[in-house]
Amino acid sequence: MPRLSEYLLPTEREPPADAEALSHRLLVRAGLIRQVGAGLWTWLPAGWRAHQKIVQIIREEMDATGAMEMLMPVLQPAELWQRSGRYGIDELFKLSDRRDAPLVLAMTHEEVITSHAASLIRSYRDLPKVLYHFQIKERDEPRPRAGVLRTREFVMKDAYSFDCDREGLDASYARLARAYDRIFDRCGLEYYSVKADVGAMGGHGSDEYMAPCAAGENDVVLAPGYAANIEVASADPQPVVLPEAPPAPVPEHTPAMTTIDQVARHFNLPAGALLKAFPVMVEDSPGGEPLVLVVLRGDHKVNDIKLRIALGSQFRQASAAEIEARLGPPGSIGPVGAELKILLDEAVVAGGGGYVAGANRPDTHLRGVVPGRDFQFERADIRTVVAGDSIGGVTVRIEPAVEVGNIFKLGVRYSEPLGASYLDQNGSSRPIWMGSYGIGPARIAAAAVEQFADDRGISWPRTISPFDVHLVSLGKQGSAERTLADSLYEQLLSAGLETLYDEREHGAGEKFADAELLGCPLRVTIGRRTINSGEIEVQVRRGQDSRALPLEGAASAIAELWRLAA
RNA sequence: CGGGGCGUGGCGCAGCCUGGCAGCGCGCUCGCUUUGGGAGCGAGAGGUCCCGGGUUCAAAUCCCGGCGCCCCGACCA
Repeated sequence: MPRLSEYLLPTEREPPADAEALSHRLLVRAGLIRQVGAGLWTWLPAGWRAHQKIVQIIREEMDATGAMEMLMPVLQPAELWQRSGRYGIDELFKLSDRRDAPLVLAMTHEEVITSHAASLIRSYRDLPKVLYHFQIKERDEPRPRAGVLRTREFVMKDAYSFDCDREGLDASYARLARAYDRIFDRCGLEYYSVKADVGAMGGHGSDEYMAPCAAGENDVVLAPGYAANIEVASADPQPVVLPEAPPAPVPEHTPAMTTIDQVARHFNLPAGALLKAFPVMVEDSPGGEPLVLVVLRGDHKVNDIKLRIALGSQFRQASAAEIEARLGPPGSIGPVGAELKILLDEAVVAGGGGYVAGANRPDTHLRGVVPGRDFQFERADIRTVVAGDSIGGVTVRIEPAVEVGNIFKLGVRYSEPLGASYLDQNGSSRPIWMGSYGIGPARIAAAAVEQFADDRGISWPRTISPFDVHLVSLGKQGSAERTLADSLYEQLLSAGLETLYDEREHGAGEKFADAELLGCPLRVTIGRRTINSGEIEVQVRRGQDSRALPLEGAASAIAELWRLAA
């Protein structure tokens, strides 16, 4: 365990000028990481210790499930990616060797592991299996940002499960999901497991592990017993009081009013009493009408992912010309009289009052529009949850969060194109059912910094702190304090505590500031005060509570305090 | 990919508009003092001013081109 005078811990009084995210500023200031280029970071010694603590927790929990650690290369033949259909991904780094053979830098390892499975797994007797590794991932990110949160190169633990069938995959998936909960619990993170979209590459299910914090890039919707990525979340809308509906829709002149805001103001109604019409072109509509009119409340927004699922197809916004041709002038289109499939969001009520909607005529809107009476529709939940919505009567919270883990049921997405199959008990060949399970240790570290930092610096959960104890000696070389600190240092090490010993000849304030910036769970101070009082001061970093311990048996008392720390 | 900003000792910045010895704070080195909250005095070291070209007697500064980095948005398998 290091003496600080011999260690590399380059703390800074000021954060880098361009650093925005708290974790970015603090990890740099505390001397844990340094930048090499955009999205490229070096982990300095103390930072790497924290990173590797996280790695070790993941390793232990993966091993406990029976998973087997291995290692696969980052540099891979392009051919594998061509076969899986992922060679075209923009984020994939592509290169060639001196013989012009095309290669890629892997962003994950489905292709390689599946090609191994194809040749190494032959019989149902070889299944199930779970394999994993910690390896560098390379991604040509459109915009690296926030220090270590979104980088172009990072270590990831990725695991892959192999099963005979869907039921086997479900069981493996459930087992790994439990391991994930244990990993994040042990890392001391606040996190939620949320339902997620499976993404463009398909699959049978996916969960994301989200750690709420200010630097989060994704929004999660939270309510008691409910947690979902906002991309897929559903909730009950805030009700809107609608004006009483006349027997039939009434046209109103609305000159040059083409936005929800303008029309709502004109009618003196809340935006929720309007209907917003969103025409889309469905890509996969063999023989049918490609134009669909999506209708939702004026105060709501279309959720692309939920809409894609509801349509069962990719879609794009209809062009002005396409809208003009089938409906009327963009800006005053609506469902009444539209001879189209109409997909009505569930937040729109049928009855109980009339909405205002576009009339499909220039400068005209209709008031008193009642769904069902005035137009036919199909129902779907296609809007994005907004603040004020509720679930089970409780108002939802919408919080930014960092994705720290993501697990997928891949099914046969990779095993089929890459030929990974096995012979079942009847001797027939079947595709292997796969799952993939990723975790980013760097993101766990950054999320922990974000979640627990205070105005003095980082406050690590003790399980992932670079060191257990930060021992500060205020005495000069040769002083009684220094002699005492030297001996306590040895005792702490003997007690099994990973101890960083600050015996530098610096001012007390500077040493305290450095200790609080680095954020180890306990700071132990030996100074003249210790000699005079016969008591050792221990500060618990989380909350900054200090207490005095008798010199006698101090090391074991500190060890006990450490066990109780967060 | 759209918008904005920035590149000057290790870090944070001024100087640029109006061309004329490259500066400030912190950090670093040496000496003395100090020693429980980023200490004092004194003496020092350290810079291709992002790169290339141009204008000029003279360029950190003006012009042209390039590169890099950050932030917002889009994107994020």
